[in-house]
Amino acid sequence: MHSVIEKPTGSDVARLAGVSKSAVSRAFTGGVVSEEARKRILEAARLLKYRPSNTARSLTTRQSRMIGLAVTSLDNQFYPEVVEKLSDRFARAGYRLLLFVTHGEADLDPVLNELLGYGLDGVVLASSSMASQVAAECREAGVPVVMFNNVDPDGVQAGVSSDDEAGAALVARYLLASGHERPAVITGLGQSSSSVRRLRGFQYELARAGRARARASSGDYTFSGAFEVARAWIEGPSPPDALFCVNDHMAIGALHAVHHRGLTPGRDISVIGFDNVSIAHWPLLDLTTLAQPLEGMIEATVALLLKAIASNTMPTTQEALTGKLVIRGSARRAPGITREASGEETWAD
Amino acid sequence: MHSVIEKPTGSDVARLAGVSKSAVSRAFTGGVVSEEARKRILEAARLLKYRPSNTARSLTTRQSRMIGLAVTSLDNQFYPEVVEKLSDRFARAGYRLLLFVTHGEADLDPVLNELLGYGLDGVVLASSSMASQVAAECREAGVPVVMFNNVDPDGVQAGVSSDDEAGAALVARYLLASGHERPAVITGLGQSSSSVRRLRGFQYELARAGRARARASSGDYTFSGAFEVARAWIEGPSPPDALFCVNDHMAIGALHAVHHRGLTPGRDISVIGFDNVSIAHWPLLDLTTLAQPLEGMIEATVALLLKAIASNTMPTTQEALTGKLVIRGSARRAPGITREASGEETWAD
DNA sequence: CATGGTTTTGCAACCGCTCCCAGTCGCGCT
DNA sequence: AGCGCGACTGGGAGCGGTTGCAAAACCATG
Repeated sequence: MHSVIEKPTGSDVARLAGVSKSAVSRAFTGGVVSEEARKRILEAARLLKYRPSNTARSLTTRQSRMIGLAVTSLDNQFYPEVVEKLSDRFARAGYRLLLFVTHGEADLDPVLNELLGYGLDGVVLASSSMASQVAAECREAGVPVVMFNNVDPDGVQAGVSSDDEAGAALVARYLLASGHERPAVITGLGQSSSSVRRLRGFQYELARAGRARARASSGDYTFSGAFEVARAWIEGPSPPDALFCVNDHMAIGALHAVHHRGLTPGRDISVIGFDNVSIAHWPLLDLTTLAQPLEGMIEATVALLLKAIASNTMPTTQEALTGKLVIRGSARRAPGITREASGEETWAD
Repeated sequence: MHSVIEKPTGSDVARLAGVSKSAVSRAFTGGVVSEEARKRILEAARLLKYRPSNTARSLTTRQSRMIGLAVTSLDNQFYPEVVEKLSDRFARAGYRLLLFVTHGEADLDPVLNELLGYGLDGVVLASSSMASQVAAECREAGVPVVMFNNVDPDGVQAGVSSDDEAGAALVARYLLASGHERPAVITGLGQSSSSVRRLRGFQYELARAGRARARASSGDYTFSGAFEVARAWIEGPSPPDALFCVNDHMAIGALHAVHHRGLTPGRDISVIGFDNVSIAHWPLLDLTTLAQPLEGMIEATVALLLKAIASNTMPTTQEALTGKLVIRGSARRAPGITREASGEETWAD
C-alpha cells in the first residue's frame, strides 16, 4: 500500500523533449509537428509513461468521447446482448459507454442531473421506463439521444426499433396459418411502447382475419409474471391454444408454465416470443420467435448518434426495421413448414 | 434538427444571482454560503437549467467519479448479473461505470491507454483474459484496481473471488457422497485462474478420498465447447457418471448434450455447475451448482475499491469468500438429501 | 544576399470548475 | 468608539489540455 505517484502532464513531456506543450498536444492529436520533434516527443512520453488526460481534453474540445447508455435491467437476456453490441460498435468509433442501470425509479431528476453532468456526447435509452421524458430533457440540454427498442409516442425523439406491429402481425398470421383458434397474448408493462404496439399489431391482424380479439394480460415483463399468467390461463376454463409473449424473456416464463402442467409446447399449446435472444435456440427452449434485426438496429443507432454528434444537431429520425419470424419447436408449425436438418428456418407469407 | 444551445456555466449563474462564481461552486459542493445566497443561486441555476460540469470538476478535484469495468463477454449469464449489481452498488456511492467489453484482444495497449486516459477513480477487472497484466499497468499508473472472480497468480493485485478450491472440493465430496464413480470435469480457458483453481480443488479432493484423477477437458468457457466435450464423452467408451463444469454457462451446455443423447440429468448422469446464475433455477435446467456468494463479492469489491480511493492508496487485499452448494435436480442426490417442497436446498458435509 | 513563401514553433488565452487567501461585514464586548 | 471574532464573500491562480496567431526558421529563388 504505497502512496500514489504524480501523473506526468504534457508539460513534463514537453520539458523532457525540449519543446513547448503545444507541440506535445499536436503530436498527440495528429496536428502538424516536424517528424524530428514528433519522434522526440513520443520517446519522452514513453519514458514518462504519459497519457493525455481525457478529462482536460474534454474541457476544451467539448467532447467526452463517452455515450450514456440507460438500461432498465439486465435480466431480460435481450439487453446484455444489446449492451455488448453497442459497446463494441461504439468502441470501434472511439466511444465508451457510461452505464446507467435504472430500476424504474420514481424520481428521475437525480439520474438526469448525473446523465447531463457527465458531458456525454450522446445518449442511448434502451430503458423503457420514462424514456421519453428523459429523452426530452437531454435534447433540451443539447445532448443527442436515440431511443432503442422503444418509440417516443409523441414522435419527436429519434429512435430505432423493429417494426413491432408488422412483426406481431406476422406472428398472428403464422398462428392462424398453423390452425390456432384461441391465441392469447402476454403483454409487458403498460407504459412500454413496444408492448402496446406488439399487442396492437397482433389484435389488428386478428381482426383483419375476421377473428375475435385475443385475450391479453400483463406479465409485467418478468419471468414469473408471465409464468403466472400462462399458468392461470392453462388451468382455467377454455385455455388458449397459443401464447404470444411480447418478449422472449416472458416467453420462456410461459414455456415453463406449459411444462409445469405437463404439456408439451408446440404440440399441446404453442408459445411464441419476440426478440430472438441468443438462448432462444437452446434445444431445451427451442423457442419460435420474431427475431429483432439486432445488428441492423445497433448499426442504425450508432449511425444516427454519430451523425448527430458530428453535425452538432439533434437526431430526429425514427427507424423501424423489419424482423423475421424464426420457426423452432415451441409452436405448432404451419403447413409446409417442417423442421429442417438445421433445425430452424424463417417464415414469411 | 436545430443547432445546439450554449450550455450555461457557473459564471452565468453567478451573474444572474448576483454573486461570485466561487459562491456558486460552494452552493453546489456543500461549502459554506449564507442561506440567503444559496437560495438565490439555486433559483438562478434552476432558471438557467445549470448543471455543474463533471468534466471541469474532475480536472481540479482529480476525481472523475467513474469506475472502469472490464468484462470479457456478456453471454456468460454470470456477468450481466455482476455488471448490474456493481452498477447499482457503485451508483449508491456516487460512482458510474465506464464499460470495457473486451474480447481477448491480443494487443491490450490501446485499451489500456484508453482505460488510463479517462482518469478513472478505480477499475474492476471482471474479465479473465490478461487481467493480471492490465492490473499491473493500472496500479503502476496509480489507479486502484480490484480483480473480480479471478485471482492474480503473483498474489500482488487485490482481488475478490469465491474460494474456488474449497467450492470445487465441496462439489467433489458431494459427488462422492452420492455414489458417483467416474466424475469428469469440463474446464474453461487455460489462463483463467478460476478454471485452474476449481479443477485443482476438485482433483485434490478426489485424491484425498483415494480416487483416481478425474478426466478433464476444456470447454473454452463456451456453451458449444462444453456441449461438444460432454457429447464426446457420453458417446465414447466408459462415459463419466458426473460432469463438473467450472461454470454454469458451460454446465448448461453439458446439460444440453445430456438431453441430446436422450439421457436424463440427475438420473442417468449428473451435471454440476459453478456460479449459480439466476437462470440455474429454471425448472428446465434445474441445475445443481456451487453458488458464488455474489452479494458478498460485490460488497467486498466495492468496499475495497472505495477504501483505496478514499485513502489514496493501492488496494492489496485478496478476499476469497466461501460459497454454498445448492442442490437441485441435475445431479443425483446424496443420501439424506431429498427434494423439499421448496425445490432446492444447500449441502455441506 | 535580399525576398517571399512555406513549415514549424511557442505564447497565451481560454475551457468550467475548485479552493486558497485576503478581505468585508455585522456584532457583541470592553 | 474601538476592538476582536466569526461568518461570508470575491478575486484569482490553477487543473491539463487545445488552438488561434504571430514570430521564427527554413528553403528555394532571382
